[in-house]
Amino acid sequence: MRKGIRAVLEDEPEIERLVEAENGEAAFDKLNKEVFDIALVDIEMPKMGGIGLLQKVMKEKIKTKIVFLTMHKDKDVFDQAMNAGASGYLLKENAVDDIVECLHAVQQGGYFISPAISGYLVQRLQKQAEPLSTIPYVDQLTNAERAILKHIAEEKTSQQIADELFISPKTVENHRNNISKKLHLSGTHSLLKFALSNKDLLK
Amino acid sequence: MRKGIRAVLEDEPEIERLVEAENGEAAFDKLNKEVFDIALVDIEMPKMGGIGLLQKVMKEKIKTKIVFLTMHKDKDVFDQAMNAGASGYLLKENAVDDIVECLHAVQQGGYFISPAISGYLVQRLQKQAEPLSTIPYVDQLTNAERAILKHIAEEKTSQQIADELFISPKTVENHRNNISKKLHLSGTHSLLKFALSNKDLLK
DNA sequence: AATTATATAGGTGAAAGCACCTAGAAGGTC
DNA sequence: GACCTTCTAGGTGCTTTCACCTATATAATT
Repeated sequence: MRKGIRAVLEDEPEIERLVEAENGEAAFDKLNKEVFDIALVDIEMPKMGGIGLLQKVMKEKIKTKIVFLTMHKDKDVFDQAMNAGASGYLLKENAVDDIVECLHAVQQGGYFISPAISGYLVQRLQKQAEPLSTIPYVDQLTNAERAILKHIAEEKTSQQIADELFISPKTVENHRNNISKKLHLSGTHSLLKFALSNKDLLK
Repeated sequence: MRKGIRAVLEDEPEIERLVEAENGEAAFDKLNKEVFDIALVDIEMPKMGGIGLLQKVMKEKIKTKIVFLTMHKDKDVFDQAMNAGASGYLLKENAVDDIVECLHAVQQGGYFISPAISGYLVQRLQKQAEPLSTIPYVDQLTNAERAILKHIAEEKTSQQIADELFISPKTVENHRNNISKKLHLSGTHSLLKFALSNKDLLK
């Protein structure tokens, strides 16, 4: 595997130097002593492992970008890697084909994710973008109640909302109560908590 | 372009039928009359456009998955497409190489994003994952204060926090006050609002 | 005509949080 | 020893929210 990648990279004129390391610790030593643009790291690496190396690199504020190579399409590993700050995530099955494009993208400050993995990213985004309508009972709210809810999500007090809508603070209070009942919320500041938790969804 | 892709797809034994449409409206008519697994759509399509087609497909609850083809690496267009519910986003430059893999992934309920585009997804995720340390003044908090703040973010009252930590509710109140001062927060429930807004960052 | 839903407004009492105080105990620093 | 910070605990007064009431005007529905 390493030989195949090395062969491809040696053909690239833009690559000035090509250095290899046997394991995680040896790799970190080299990254710590000398400045490299990009490190291509096997995630299942002996001693420290790829993600451990990345965490050390981030901690020491070494500017070298880390691109991971892996055989497995494990979602958890991928999540860990991206959370830790990886710049690229390449499946070995695609590596030889995509490596040059990947290094270009990363060199220019971008990211490169093997397409077979990119679905995980989409899922993570869509989880956060669930529509308001999926929250139970929200569809039972009237227009006035919805309007009040939006203002609550904007961190306004009942008094402030009343001033803005030219209605009595008592009316706002009543709407709050009705909203709480419709959403089956109870307890102290539960409505405020709900509104803030679903801030993004309230547009 | 279309001929190249057609040639590749005709070689695939798993593809039972291959139907083409001249523009967005014609495509929607066909998707509406007959059930297809996947539609490969040029985003810059005459009449309606690719994203318009996707929105209509979603609205009518047609189960056909939509994969977009495009020449441009425009971030806004990509965002629109993914928000609308696209299953795939293929750059034309990679299309012939990746199309088969793409269709396989989508057919199995997954997603496929051209790697040159996948960086946009990472950026969107990282925007939401900004570290807690970037919030001003947070580093001035003591350990006890940080602990209290986490509990507040978990939507607990001072009384509840006091019970869990075996301290007086008044102590919790005092910590709240000190936290508010250190974070330069003031006003009603400002601390609760802060804690909830930064919930994810408080781990 | 009667009913229902909605928006409006008010009352009361309780719980929670905020702001501003004091103060003791324990720890480290100069 | 004097000083500072942190954690602890309490007091007082105020605002906000909550929960549970009543009540009127209006519009839509039956």
